Amino acid sequence: MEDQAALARDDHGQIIFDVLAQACPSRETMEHITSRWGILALIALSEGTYRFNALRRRVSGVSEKMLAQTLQALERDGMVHREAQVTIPPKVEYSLTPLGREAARHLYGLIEWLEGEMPSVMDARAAHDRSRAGA
Amino acid sequence: MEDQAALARDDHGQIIFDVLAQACPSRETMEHITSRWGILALIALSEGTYRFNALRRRVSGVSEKMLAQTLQALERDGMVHREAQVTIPPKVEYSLTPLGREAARHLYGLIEWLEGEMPSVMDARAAHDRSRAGA
DNA sequence: GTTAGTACTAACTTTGAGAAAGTGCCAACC
DNA sequence: GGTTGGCACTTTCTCAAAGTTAGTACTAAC
Repeated sequence: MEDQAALARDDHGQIIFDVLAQACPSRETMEHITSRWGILALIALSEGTYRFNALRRRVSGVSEKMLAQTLQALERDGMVHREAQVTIPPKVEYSLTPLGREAARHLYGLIEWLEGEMPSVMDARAAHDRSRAGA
Repeated sequence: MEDQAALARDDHGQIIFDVLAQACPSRETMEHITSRWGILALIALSEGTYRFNALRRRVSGVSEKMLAQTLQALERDGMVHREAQVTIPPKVEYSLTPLGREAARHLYGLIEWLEGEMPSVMDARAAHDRSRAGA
């Protein structure tokens, strides 16, 4: 309640979302989708539906705990859909919602660009380290 | 799809960059630009040149330590340009490189989209919390 | 009957984020 | 003329996350 009072609002009482503002709820969601594992989970799920452990293998390096935590946050934010069959052994399928697909599309653009520019980044790093070592 | 200890390379010996691969150097850079303060620093700097403390005020909530750390990583990756005058008091100006401007452009697209979709996110959260409370 | 797989959670350890204070110097204020 | 504040950081310390390991309750395959 106090948090809401702190949020910036327009003439019609609607919240003005601004990631540069400390109290804005968009910061939290931004962190969910741009966190280390958030990005990778969204990108992997943009390839299609995955079961929990299949997704874990696709996103190489993620621990079970972090993947579960990440997926729960993304599910709550309406980015990821979770469908569980309470059979034995359990079967849980994860997929993107329309919102999640949009997020993944933006992230994919960033990733494609970065992967293409990585040689420039590596060059910049080498140059930086050289000038540091010389000084 | 197995974990790769070494970097993947193509027929010409060039590195194939892939964020989904654990050992890929692109993951590190990705984390620099999509980290909590990395995103916000890039977005703020896309507005123009800032001095250290002015940038710190613009990116509300960031500590001096984290801003310095973030800027150093982005400078090494060739995203941010640092120009220091060794006067007293010191004057250090930060700005984006062409690479950084491209990164900021991608991030800006994501932010604009997210800020616009935040009402949907808030709704999804409320619905999620309701169904949890009921169960 | 041992091993592996399913989708997790709980307990524990390690890492890194964030807060606070230090640095060395100057300008303005009372 | 002593205090406060600003500049651009760095250092130290603390605590909350991240990451690791083990456990669950059961089945299917070897």
